[in-house]
Amino acid sequence: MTSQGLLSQANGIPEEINGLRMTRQRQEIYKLLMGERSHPTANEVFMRIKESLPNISLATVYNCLEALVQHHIIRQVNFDREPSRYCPNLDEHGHFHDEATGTIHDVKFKPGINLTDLLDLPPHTVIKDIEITLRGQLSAS
Amino acid sequence: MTSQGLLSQANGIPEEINGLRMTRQRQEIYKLLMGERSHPTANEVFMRIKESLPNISLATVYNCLEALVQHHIIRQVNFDREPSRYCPNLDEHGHFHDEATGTIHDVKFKPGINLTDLLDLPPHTVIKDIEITLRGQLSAS
DNA sequence: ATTGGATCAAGAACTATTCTAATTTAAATT
DNA sequence: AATTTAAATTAGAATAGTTCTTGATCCAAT
Ligand SMILES: [Mn+2]
Ligand SMILES: [Mn+2]
Ligand SMILES: [Zn+2]
Ligand SMILES: [Zn+2]
Repeated sequence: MTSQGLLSQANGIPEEINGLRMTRQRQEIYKLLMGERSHPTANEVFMRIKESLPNISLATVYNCLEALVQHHIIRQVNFDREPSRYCPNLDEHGHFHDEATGTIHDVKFKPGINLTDLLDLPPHTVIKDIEITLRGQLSAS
Repeated sequence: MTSQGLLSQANGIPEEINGLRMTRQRQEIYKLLMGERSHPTANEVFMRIKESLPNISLATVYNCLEALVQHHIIRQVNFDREPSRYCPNLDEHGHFHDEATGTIHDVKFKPGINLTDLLDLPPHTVIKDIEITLRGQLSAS
């Protein structure tokens, strides 16, 4: 007979992504991140996810976010020592923190740009990850 | 008569930098950072500075580092959620974290590179600070 | 249906950092 | 030079984001 598990949910999210079983909690958190472009913190995710999962715990939010990050389904974004934020955009991009509003914007690179070509790296360097963060203001006029 | 204060120390570091009074503690911490290229954490600074200032407290190390950062005498460097590190290099540069050894290397930009020109920023954006961090390995051969 | 491993929930624990309050130091004023 | 005033330092308590621990629950495989 057909499984009573994840397959039967038919909500558009596959039961497994990058080898990570997509439990109900992971699915809902992933859906929330895909819907919001606001790069929420773990606590913001926790508060918003209660609408669909009233019994979820903050520990589970952290566990799910970590699992999603480690399976390269979402990305963790840090600004200085502020709480970590989470981003569902897997394209190579940077993050601009607008200090006037507190909002965070994805920043694409201009076409044909390869970051490591512009850096004076030591020889035989294997780069696994680059992070670019910007801080400033979106001026009025 | 001549001051009994900072002027009489004659150790090469001026009594004031960028409007910040260079107390004994701030001087020693600044000297230590200028001597080390290792981007130490506050706790590492604390342990090493005890040689010259046996009675200093960790709170003072944090206070001094924050004062030096806010007066643009040194820079604070963050890798993900690891303890903050401190860098005396004021040139525009990025940081490469070698995961094999745990060491951090300054990374210069190739000549003539203007980072913001390569980014697809929203219009009317005033950038106050850019941070570039890289993670990877310095492979053997 | 049973089993075993994965996941979840609740709260305790951890740790880098910041805060508080008292003391000390140094600059400014008299 | 003594007094006054403000800044800096210290020690320890407090904070906060995150991680850990443990027992319960869920689910896929047998
Ligand atoms: Mn930073
Ligand atoms: Mn990071
Ligand atoms: Zn993003
Ligand atoms: Zn540096």
